[in-house]
Amino acid sequence: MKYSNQTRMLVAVDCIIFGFDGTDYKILLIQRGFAPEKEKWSLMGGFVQMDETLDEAAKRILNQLTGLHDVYMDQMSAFSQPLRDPIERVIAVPYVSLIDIEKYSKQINNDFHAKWFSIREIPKLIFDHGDMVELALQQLRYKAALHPILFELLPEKFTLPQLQTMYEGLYDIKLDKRNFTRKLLSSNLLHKENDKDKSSSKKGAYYYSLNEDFYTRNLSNILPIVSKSDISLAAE
Amino acid sequence: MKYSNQTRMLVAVDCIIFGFDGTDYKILLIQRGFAPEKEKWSLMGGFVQMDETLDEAAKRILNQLTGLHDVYMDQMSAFSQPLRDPIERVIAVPYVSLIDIEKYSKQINNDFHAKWFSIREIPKLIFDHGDMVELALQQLRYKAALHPILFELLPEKFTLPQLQTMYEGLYDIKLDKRNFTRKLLSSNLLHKENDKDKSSSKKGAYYYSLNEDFYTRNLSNILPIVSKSDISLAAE
DNA sequence: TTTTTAAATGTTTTTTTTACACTAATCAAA
DNA sequence: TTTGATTAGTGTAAAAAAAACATTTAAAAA
Repeated sequence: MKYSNQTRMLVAVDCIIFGFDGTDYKILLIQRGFAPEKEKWSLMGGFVQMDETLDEAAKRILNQLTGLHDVYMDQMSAFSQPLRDPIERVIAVPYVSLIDIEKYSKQINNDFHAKWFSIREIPKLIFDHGDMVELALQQLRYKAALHPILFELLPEKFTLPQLQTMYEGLYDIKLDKRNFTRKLLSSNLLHKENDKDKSSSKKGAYYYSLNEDFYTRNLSNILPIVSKSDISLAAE
Repeated sequence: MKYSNQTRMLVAVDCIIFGFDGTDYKILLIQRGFAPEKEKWSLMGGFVQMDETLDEAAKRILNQLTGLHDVYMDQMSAFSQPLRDPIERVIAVPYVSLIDIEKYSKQINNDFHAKWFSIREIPKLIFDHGDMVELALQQLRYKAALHPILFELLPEKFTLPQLQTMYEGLYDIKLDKRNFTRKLLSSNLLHKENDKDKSSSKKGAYYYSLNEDFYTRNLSNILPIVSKSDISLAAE
């Protein structure tokens, strides 16, 4: 038994995968392997199967491309223009993932011709994927100002200057080093390690790691790291 | 031409309609008119048609029930458990609407047996609608702490005590009257009228109205009205 | 005119945020 | 081995924002 006189449609999940290489924000794109728009740059996507939730579909698709499990994923609003896909009606649900770029395994992606692009040089994307990415970045800026989600982009050990560069890069601002480190250190999120990263200075910067417990408990709490006066949040 | 070997599914929109009667938060529910779960309490919903976006579907369905146009609507994350609807696979996209309860026209809804329930006394709902409502309330608390969206619940003219009651009710807290009014008045959101509402006191409380321009420009800005220390935001 | 009820209002204290500049560690070059 | 170059690390004072707190005012009813 089915609901009668209703039209069914495809539901797709598209993965917006952000990374940070220490200097720049990157997005992982693939060359679409099938018509239409074959070979054009695109988000990694796939159709939701009959026995899986949207979250499960997104995890499956992300894993297929990156080999990663247990990744930060956040569902965005659905894209539903009737003609957004010229082949047939497809409702697309984008997911934003933040990954440690170093954990991404290159070998696994060969099928998809995946490539990291700086978010300042994103190529033209198929369908409405460009809009998705733009909205995703807007929402990332919004959320990251209120919640410590950017840590998902970093390796296990990171330095305070790296952290600051990451925040400055997202909003294209300069922050005061003393105020920034004070805020971070007083947040209880960080644990100081004993060794230093000497790759970017002679003096070397101490490594820190995430206080995982505290982090998990406080992801949903509001913890302003960049303040209202530092940035202008375009939208939610 | 279609994508081959893919399964298509129904996509539904469900409307979570909140109102505020001056004292309590209310939700508008209907008695479902068809099987399964006929006559059970439910959110007003409907299937997305082939030629409409999700937003359009949500507007259509909300208008069908309430007669209202131009209502605040906010798309939530999709609900996608494969078996959430026992009849067949349906992906549900809930929309939260905030309406001025007085504008809702009773005559239009007779078909649906709609009824306002206090959010403290929500009946058992079909499928996963109960979860949707719970999440919607959580998100309403989150958003309302950061953006002046609760004004959507009020009539054109309202008083400061009404406004305070509305915020206190959402978080189940008491706020300091002096600090609250100072914050609101300094926000530039309000315009003082010359007349008073004498329905709830002898002295009467001055009416205020929304500075629409300023409001529209600042909806997406962060404007904390209740502060972190007043509330504990469960989640985002 | 007195009583009752809810509305309106200001100041002080505390906390948070901002602005601002020098010293420390290490490597490389002279 | 000394000097210079480079980035890391750190504290304090001023300003702004938030919190705590109690009395007066308007108007109707008694």
